[in-house]
Amino acid sequence: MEALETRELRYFVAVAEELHFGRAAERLGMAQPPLSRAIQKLERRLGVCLLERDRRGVRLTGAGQVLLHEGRAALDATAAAARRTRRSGGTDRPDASRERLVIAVKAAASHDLLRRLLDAYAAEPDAAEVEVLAGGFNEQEQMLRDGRADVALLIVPFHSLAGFDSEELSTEGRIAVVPARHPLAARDALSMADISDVPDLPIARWPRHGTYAPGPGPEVRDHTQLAQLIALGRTMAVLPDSARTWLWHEHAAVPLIDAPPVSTHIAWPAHSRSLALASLIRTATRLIPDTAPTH
Amino acid sequence: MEALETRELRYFVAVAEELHFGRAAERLGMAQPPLSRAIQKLERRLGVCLLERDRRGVRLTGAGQVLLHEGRAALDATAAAARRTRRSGGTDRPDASRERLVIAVKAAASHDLLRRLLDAYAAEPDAAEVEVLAGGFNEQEQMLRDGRADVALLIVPFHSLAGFDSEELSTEGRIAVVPARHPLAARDALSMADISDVPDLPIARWPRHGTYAPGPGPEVRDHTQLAQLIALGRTMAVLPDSARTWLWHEHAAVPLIDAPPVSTHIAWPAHSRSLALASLIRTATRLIPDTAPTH
DNA sequence: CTGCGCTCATACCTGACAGGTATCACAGGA
DNA sequence: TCCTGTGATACCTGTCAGGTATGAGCGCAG
Repeated sequence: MEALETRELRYFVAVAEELHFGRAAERLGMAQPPLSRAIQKLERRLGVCLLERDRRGVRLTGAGQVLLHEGRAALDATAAAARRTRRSGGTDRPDASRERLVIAVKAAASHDLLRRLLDAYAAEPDAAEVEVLAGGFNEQEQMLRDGRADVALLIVPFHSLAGFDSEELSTEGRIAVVPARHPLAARDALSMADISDVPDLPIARWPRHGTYAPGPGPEVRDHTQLAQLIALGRTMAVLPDSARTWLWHEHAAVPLIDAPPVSTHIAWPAHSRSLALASLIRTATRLIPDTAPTH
Repeated sequence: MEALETRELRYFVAVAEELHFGRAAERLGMAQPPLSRAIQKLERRLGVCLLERDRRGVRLTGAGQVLLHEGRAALDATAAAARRTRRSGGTDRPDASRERLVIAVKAAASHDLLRRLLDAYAAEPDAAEVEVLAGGFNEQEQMLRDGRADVALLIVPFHSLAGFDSEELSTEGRIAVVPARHPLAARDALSMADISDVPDLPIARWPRHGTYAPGPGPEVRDHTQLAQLIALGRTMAVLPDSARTWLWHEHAAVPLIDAPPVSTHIAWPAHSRSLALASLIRTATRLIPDTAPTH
């Protein structure tokens, strides 16, 4: 009953994600044969068949799916342990309260919420230094899980709060952002049914967990790109109310009456013991009445 | 930036817990010198000082405390990955729904709650086999964290729900259990102040996370031992209401008016994807109205 | 049918490193 | 002062992770 090593997990996750030993080996920067051997050894040690190999590739068994999930979580926890330890390294003796916090936010989104939070926190007597880590579309959750961040502003239908503690900071409705000259721009309100299948205006798609969902709309990577495609009349998008702040003249925003609302949460690892973090969260919760008067 | 290996984490946690290289090495079944070297290497790799060694022992630095915490979580996650994968191994092809669930409960506590849960679940059409894992005083939380169990009945002031999803199943008040012939047994109600400092009846202590809190009372390991010591007039204990079911004739139970209530929760890993588990939880939540009519 | 190409598995070798033993350096207590 | 108990250092060795070369099974084009 030898313990599972991090290296083995890394190997297995790579193979399970690529479903191809050669590509996985390349990604890991090693040759294919030792990778094959390592996986075989892992299967023998666990006494379980993880992969079904046949000539045209590899598929996960049930146990393989379990290990992929649990293994990712374990790798995240391990990476988080290393990162958080390293980060707290400077804090050694010099000044016990010289803690540094890293907050992950989606670039540009929740901008004024973040500003108010940082301002209010900086006014606290015991405020630690806060580093703002702006990530791509949906990276914040992963940053929190693997220790690149200590706390994050997560947007709820897009991120999962599973395993985190969190407080809701604000909720907002959604708007459809359409080209200003498109007929839909004239409407006072829209429903999802109105927009889900417009032939000349497919809904833009952006990556979730690194991959794009299938669909007719164009694939976008950032807001600028999206804004431009909308302005050109090629696509539309469903966005939170607060996106109005960066709309262009060529854009029109129409409220969506039946889209699930999006809410911004401040989230942190459930087991965190950092005093500076606790203080930041206390500050954040005091902001709530200003942000979401309905409560 | 090499990745942190499970072995290194195991070593560090052992040293951090023992605060003694020799004992830690013994616990790990290895010699002391390689352990010392491994920790040094770890410190160099992380670029952080984890331990302050001086001649009469070892102390944790701030970074060391962080790594102890985060490392334990990572080791738990890794062990959980191995255990849950192994467990799902039999489930491979034969019959996809042949999943097995392991539920951790405190032996004897929550007994009828558990019985009703298992009965109700067994009546479900898609019920999986459920193995009941009875543990010691406060082991259930750890069992859930390291994958020995898939779900647990946790008792809330004693266990932390951090990182789990959970549902409250019942809440109960607390009683002081005293020897029947002791003067306190005659009272109708007691407050914490009444019992916290009775010279001839110190409150019994039991292990929390493997160690005993300091105090005057005797150390006990199980209910039988506790019951006997109370019957002998040597100690008293604060227990949930439901403990009345196993009291002896020589015991008396007096309600405590100001003790925080204890509640039983069903808890499971927040990231779980098991269908069988979801079904069990649905069954459990349907039990709530019977158990806690206030809702 | 045959040969090529694409898989993953096997055979075999080698170097790094985990771990063992012996010993040192250093501090505190008799 | 020496003895005891701590962690660190020196040095050796066996194991095993990882590399290269090659095999083996199957699909597919011709």
